[in-house]
Amino acid sequence: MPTAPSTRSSAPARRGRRRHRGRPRNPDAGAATRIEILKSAAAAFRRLGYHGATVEQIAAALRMKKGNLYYYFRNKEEILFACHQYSLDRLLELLDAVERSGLPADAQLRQLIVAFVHTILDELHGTALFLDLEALTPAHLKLVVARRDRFDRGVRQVIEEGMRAGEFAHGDPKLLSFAVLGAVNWIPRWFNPAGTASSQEIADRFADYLIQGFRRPPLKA
Amino acid sequence: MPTAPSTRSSAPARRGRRRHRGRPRNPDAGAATRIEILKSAAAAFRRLGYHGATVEQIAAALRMKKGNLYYYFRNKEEILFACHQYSLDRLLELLDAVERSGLPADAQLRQLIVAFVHTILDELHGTALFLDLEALTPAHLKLVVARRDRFDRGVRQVIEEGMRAGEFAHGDPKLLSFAVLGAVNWIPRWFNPAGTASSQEIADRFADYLIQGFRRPPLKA
DNA sequence: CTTGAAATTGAACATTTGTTCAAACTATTC
DNA sequence: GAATAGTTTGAACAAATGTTCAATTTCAAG
Repeated sequence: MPTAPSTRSSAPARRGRRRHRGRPRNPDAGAATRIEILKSAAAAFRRLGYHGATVEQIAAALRMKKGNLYYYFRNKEEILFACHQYSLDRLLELLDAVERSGLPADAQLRQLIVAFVHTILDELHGTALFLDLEALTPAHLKLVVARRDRFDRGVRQVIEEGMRAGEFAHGDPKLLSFAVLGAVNWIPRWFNPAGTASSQEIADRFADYLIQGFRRPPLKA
Repeated sequence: MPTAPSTRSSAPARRGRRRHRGRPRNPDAGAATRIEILKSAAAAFRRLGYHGATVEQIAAALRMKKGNLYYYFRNKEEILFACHQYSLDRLLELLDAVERSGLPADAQLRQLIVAFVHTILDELHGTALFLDLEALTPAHLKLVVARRDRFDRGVRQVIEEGMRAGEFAHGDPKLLSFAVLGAVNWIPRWFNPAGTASSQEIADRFADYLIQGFRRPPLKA
């Protein structure tokens, strides 16, 4: 789950000396453990919100003591930021692949919706995106919002393309993209992993419904 | 914004004596002030989340000191609960009116969506419903969830009726109702009061789009 | 077995924040 | 203008929680 590029398991040391004036910890330390922490944190943030979840809970779920988290992350906010970065990495990869595909707009939109649902439900374990933004540092917030906007615009462009090509009825692409994203982002609020609906079913039915919304209504005679 | 029935402005005293063992405050005190507090709290909860918003902030926005809030509410959680109750009052009133209307399903669904958007945007000032549920007392949570379910089921029934009558394509009413509710509930996340889109426009365009999604797709030859 | 760095812990600290309550203030009524 | 009930404040407290760090443990390499 790390944003860092290197994923070597034998953790390398960043200059064994003096720990950056005592403050910042080794950013490359234990990539695998970092991932575990992010998973646990994401689950806690989803369930209780950023402020509602304590670092002690996040650590306890991994049978750790909270102090140990500060070996891997500067502070709680950095954990939240890393969660966002990971989610956005996935989402933007996804958008990129779809844009490359060269499919017609409705097929692109379908791919986007289906993959989006799967990302949220299977990969992120129901972590709604764009949550707890207010808890981010101004600098981090700026980064996250910029990347989120890039994703939003990507979805919007697919819709615009569909309208231009005549596949979709005309309308406000921005407003409608928000409707699509909202329907999907809301899924974690009601999704029950023990329930009957699989993520595949949800993805398909949502795609059917949300794409049908763009079709031109039959002309009234 | 109070759930309490009595709304007299001249605040009556509940037995002038000894304040309920010191704990519970006068539940009828200053109805108008209660409303102000709920508005301020709703705004803070929306922006910062339940745990992120402090009672001091809620009070400061009203030029009060935080201690004073405890004259009107037992504690912070009760404020959150009252916000939920108020929202649900509005939503269930709305559902009731629509169910009474006797209109065909698509017209009912339109009414429901339009009124829902207006309630969230105009009346609740962008307070997304069903937020911060985890912060509620078990007893309060039970109440809120029960009422929320009633609303969910109402929407679902309208959709089912549309399918039965042949106005809508067949599908999973539960899943699709979640799509509709999600799209609307997500609005506060992106809505900008200073932006170009009025709540009326949003309501109309969302209704158009979300209802079109239920139409039967043209049979492929 | 020794060594040394990485990883983990336990305890302490500084803040923050929800809550309480006696005292002070306001306003209405007789 | 007292008297009284209603309202507000200021100060204090207790609990929770993010963060630090020296001491300890783990563990792989020489």
